[in-house]
Amino acid sequence: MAERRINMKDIAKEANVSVATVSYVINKRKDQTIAPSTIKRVEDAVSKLGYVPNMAAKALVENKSYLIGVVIPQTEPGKQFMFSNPFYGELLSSIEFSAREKGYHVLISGTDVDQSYLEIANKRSLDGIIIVGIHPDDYYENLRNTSIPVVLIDSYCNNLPFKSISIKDRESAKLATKYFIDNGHTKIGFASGIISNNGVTYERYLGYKDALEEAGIAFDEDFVYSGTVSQEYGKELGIKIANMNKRPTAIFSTADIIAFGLINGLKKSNLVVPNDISIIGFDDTWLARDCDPLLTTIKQDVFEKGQKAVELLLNNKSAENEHIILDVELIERDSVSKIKED
Amino acid sequence: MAERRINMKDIAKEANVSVATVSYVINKRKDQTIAPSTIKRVEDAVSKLGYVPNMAAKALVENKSYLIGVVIPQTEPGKQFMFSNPFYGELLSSIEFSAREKGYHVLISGTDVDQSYLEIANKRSLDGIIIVGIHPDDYYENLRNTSIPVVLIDSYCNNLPFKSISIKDRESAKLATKYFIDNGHTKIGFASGIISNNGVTYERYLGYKDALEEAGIAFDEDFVYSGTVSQEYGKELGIKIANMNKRPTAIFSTADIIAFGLINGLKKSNLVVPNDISIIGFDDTWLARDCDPLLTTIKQDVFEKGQKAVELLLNNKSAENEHIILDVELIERDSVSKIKED
DNA sequence: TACAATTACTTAAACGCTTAAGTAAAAGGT
DNA sequence: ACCTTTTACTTAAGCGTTTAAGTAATTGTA
Repeated sequence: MAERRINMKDIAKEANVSVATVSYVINKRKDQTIAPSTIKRVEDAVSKLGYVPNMAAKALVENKSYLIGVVIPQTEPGKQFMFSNPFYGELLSSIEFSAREKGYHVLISGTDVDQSYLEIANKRSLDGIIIVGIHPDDYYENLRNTSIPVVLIDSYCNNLPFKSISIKDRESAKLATKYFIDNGHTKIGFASGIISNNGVTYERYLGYKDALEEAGIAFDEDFVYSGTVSQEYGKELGIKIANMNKRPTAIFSTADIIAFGLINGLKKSNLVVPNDISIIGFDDTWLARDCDPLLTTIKQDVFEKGQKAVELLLNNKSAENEHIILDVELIERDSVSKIKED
Repeated sequence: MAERRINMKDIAKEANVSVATVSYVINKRKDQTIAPSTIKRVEDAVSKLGYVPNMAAKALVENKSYLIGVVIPQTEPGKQFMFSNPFYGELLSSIEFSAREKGYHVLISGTDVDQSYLEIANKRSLDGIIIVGIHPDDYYENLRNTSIPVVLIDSYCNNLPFKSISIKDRESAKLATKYFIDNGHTKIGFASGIISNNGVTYERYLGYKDALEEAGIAFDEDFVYSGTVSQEYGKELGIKIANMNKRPTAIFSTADIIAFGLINGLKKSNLVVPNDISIIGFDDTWLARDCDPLLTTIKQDVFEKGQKAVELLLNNKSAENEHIILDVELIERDSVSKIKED
């Protein structure tokens, strides 16, 4: 016969108390008075019989699943998550870690089956959803119809009533661009994925322009390169730029992975970084520490980002649309050259 | 007042049937006869009221969660998942995708809190666990004590009663090594992470030795380099090898990410790949397509691996300890040189 | 025409937990 | 000495499903 799983009733019988008492002991309820001797009896029974609570039953009565959903962007619908960019993997790690610390588990999911993710969320009575990165517009609209708390990481949907966490995207891009300027560069490029208007990329694009404007450098559309967040695009772009007559002397890239591809592409075309073209990346993933030259980049604290996202999600005392904005740091390495003023 | 969620009772009332009938319709039970008109009434009620089933209740009565757990190795206990290696991210994607197709969702978790993962598995009534990569020995021992189906990806615990899926690790390493040999190489190195005896690395190590032996080349311990599966190690190793007197002319690396680091390290030390040292990688991740020279590598079908793992896990007709072994392919690119026989 | 089989449902128990409400004894207050 | 509070429990309803068993009407069969 199949072994029946130990339940509260078994514990109650073993410890000679009612199931209610067992429940109170197991959940360490402060509002209930239980004699120390009883607590011990219950705890002994639990470890003797190897009792493990049934979350489904708990979820059913509490209408709470202790589950949070994490939605990760996909390269293509129905295809891989965006884990080729190490940033997402690291973020997921830290979300999982923080969630577990608080007694929650993490359900992952890609975007693709759009509204159906909300169905999952309802079905599973998810206690919250963390949405990473940019998704199609209607995806966010659908989210309005749920009462499940949502935290957005790295998207700027200011008109939507969601909590969010991001970094100083605009300032950081300005910082990077200014760094080029301070090193004598004036022909500065901007390389990114799609510049969609509710994403980090747009903010960084704005910051890039801010710095140019502040320095009195005319913005030049030709120096804006927009493709996909991948090393393929970076590489392709590097080769293309190498073959152009009109070249920037520096390129700020919104992701290490693009910068990484760029360096390879330029190198392949016999341009040297930083002598011919300087590069600054973004995220300070391991890629930044493994290219040649070492990549100067904007570092963000991914662990903190994941952790704060979980806190924000689970803390229902925080405001409906609280926004956390984390600081950022420029890591100076070897991919930026100083241009002598002549 | 808080809006109550629509449940089966509401649908039953709306459609003028009993909850049992609703359940039968929703689950499309073939063993029940329901009049087409009734089915339509129920379905109309469902879409009219926007009913979404409550998985917790379902899980409670069925003792089944439609949830599968995926355990991913961590770089360090309590730290990041091993997502710096793109292989894991891709694998996770394909597991999630396949699971969802079958109506299951994926719970992710790191290794670190060892036995407690089994507690999670029990608590959540997980319908299965997929364990990716190598974990501490006692971790597997703990798994014996669960009745939850387990599928191991990429580990060789032949003495344990688990289903598993892997690739032709030994053969593939032999294939790579033989490819070097066929190109005239005799001083062939092996670069990998830790060579633990139940992991893929050991199998590949064996395959490497197989090829040497078959070709009558003496195995040389000095050509075995074991560190971590990271580009840092590869790079470090490349630099170290460049400074050695006794150097191999070719190195088979058990991961693209190591090969990738190797190329960079060697390059930094002014050795050129493949002219000075030839390299073969493993996995055919994007890294293989983005180094210079393009990396010759062993390609495995990651999507298929994840998909088959899910199938194996969920198909309880399959044997207790069925092992699936997938094929592998050598992708010829530019990182291997032909040594002229003189 | 009578009985069996099939069709199309309904009833109600069960899954394992939480919690509001109840109870009985002990302790505290005047 | 009598009432109130506090302590330490227990009872039982309810969460939203599934499913075995029951029922009543309809169809099929000899």
